[in-house]
Amino acid sequence: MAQRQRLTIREVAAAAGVSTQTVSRVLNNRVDVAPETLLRVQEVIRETGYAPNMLARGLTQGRSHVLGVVAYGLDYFGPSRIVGAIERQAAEMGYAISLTLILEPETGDVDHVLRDLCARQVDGIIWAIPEVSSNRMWSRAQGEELPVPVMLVGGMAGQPYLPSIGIDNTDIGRLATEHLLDGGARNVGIVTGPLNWWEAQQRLAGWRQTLEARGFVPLDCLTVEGDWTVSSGEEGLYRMLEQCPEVDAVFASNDQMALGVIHAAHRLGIAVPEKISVVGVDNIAEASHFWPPLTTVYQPLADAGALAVKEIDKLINRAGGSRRVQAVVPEITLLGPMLIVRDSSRAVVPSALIAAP
Amino acid sequence: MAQRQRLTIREVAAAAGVSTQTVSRVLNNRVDVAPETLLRVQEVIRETGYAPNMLARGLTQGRSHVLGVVAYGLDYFGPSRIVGAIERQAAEMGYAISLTLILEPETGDVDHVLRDLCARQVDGIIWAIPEVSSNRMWSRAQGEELPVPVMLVGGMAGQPYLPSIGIDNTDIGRLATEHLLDGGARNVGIVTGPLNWWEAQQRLAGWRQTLEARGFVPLDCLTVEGDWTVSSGEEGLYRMLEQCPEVDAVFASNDQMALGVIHAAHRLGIAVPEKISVVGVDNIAEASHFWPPLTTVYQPLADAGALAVKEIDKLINRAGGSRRVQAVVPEITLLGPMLIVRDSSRAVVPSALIAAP
DNA sequence: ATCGTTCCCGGTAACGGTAACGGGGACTGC
DNA sequence: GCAGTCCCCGTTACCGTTACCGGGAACGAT
Repeated sequence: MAQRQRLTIREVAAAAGVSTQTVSRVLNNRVDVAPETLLRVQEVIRETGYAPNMLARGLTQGRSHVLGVVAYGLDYFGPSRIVGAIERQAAEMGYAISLTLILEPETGDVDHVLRDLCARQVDGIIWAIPEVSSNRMWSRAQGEELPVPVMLVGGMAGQPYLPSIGIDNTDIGRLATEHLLDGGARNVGIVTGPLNWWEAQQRLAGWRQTLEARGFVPLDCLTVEGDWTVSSGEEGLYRMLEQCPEVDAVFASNDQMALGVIHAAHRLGIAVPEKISVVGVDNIAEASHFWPPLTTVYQPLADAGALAVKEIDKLINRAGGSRRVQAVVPEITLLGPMLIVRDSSRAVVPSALIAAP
Repeated sequence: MAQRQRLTIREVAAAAGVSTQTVSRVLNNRVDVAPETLLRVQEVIRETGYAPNMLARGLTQGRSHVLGVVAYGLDYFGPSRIVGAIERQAAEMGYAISLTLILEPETGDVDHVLRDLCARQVDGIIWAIPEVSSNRMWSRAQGEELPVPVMLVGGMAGQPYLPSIGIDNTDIGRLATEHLLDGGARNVGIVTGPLNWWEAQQRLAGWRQTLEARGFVPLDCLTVEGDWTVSSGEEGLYRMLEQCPEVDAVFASNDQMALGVIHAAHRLGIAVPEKISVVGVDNIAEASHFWPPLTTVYQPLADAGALAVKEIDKLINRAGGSRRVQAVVPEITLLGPMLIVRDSSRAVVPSALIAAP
């Protein structure tokens, strides 16, 4: 229906025999248009297939109806789910998505990205880059200075300077570790993500806290740092067995590394879950068909993405009149994870049989 | 560095003591600016952190420097790789990406999406929706009518009406099947994708042609239709064994289904690759750590995405003066796949030992 | 002294919309 | 009959930028 020669509101007005302003009123559902005129204009719009130029509209209204989304690649599970959810929710609310991908979460040129999005006059920015090292310090320096609302998704060490939405990663560690202990494990190891990632730290903290709460000691030899990849999970188990041969359960901080752990166990002839239980995080599509099917912790990433859009829409509309775009106290929302039990972990044994060492 | 109060070229001009036009010339690297003036203006721009409003610029230039990208979700391997590659290449060439996701490739509201992107004045559209059933017929009706260049990515049954870039899917089927035959298999089954997908059809055709070329018969009982999911791969092997117990190799049309096939074999106690060889497609990150590590066919999706951007940029610049945006004869580019051999398939045996039945 | 040329730079008019205002006509109420 | 609505609709002035054109200054050539 779109046509070669882009037509303007003037041509539509001429065809309908009214002024451009009247056409504009029809386009924006204003009330004061005579029913007859309304119909005639609508008819012309329909048959010409006219669609107003959003650039021009954005220029006068000061709103582009575009959301800037910044993410860390799409190759991984988390980011792609979040971005997908953001797009869906945004489309529903009438926003288009301007997607910017960052290759290195730590060294990415934050300033350049922000400046670019602002130059494009986005109505708001959703920052879905995981928190690695101190790659969010910019939010402190610039949070209050930015001309548009910003929402952070996923991660928030220390005091946040911008409103944010995330998953409770400590709880992920707790759910996994408690499940493994409930299954009778006494030496629960952990393969963490890269420890400069906030998420990885939190999952580790959850593991540690849970062990201590149950009277176990979170030994260093039970901790191995991975890098989210399958092979780091495999390497992880080899190293952990060297350091601490009596390990009988592993909490891998994502499903890929869990797969690596299972793979390593296979190679060594260690039965999963009989000798070693394994729990992952994410619930990737393949998890239920690993061998054995993987017990894992699900994160409501889609909910987080959708919520981010709803919240930023509120901020945008609130900012409407005044230029003060950010709330005085940035709100934080944490969503809870969920355990999905399959066959890679031993069944829960009656609590009476469990005793701390 | 972006500041609360958005400033305009007028304010910069005033601060530098020149006209807005001169500032504009500096911004666009025009030559006829006195070195001294140039420096003064640049200095003001630097210290104010001014960035020109892309909406306004787009309005006068008739170019938004935005590429519309339409894809089928991001949850799957193919789309997310392609979109990622498009973004990277686009960023390098100075384009922003406006991402639209379609939930159903068959029934998606094409018209609405195209109209919306055109209303946003994108400079070009990259259509990365897989070809399913006849979901590309719109390109015939509208191809020549669209006000912007369009590039299709992935798939092209019959005569294309728009320039397109894709992977040679027949060759994928050929590579996999030849490899399995070379490994000594005599009854090579196939678990296809949904057969209304053009890619699935082509991979099936590659399998069929290769078998016939080698003097085998592509029996119906060796063909099972899957739906790309792991569980359809598992189901697939069960059904195939029922229909044709002597199957000794399976070409699964993606890695997920290959995993399902391996999973089913495990459950049945069938050794992979000793009794059944398995080959997948995609080379997902987990493939090398399946048990056994998966032989698979790699598709250069990132190359396809990057190429699409380069090509559409050419079209955009060509269209520059005239309004005739599309080439008279739409070009097609096919990229070749690559076989990656791992342990899920039997090693190649000397060709002398192979004989057609 | 006059006339090009070349180099810089500014004024003006777009680009395609919308906001704000104002005005004409029909209808009311006295 | 006249002022005071209310309802529609058009006019005008922007939004922030660049294209286009034109003009002044400096300079060399005649």
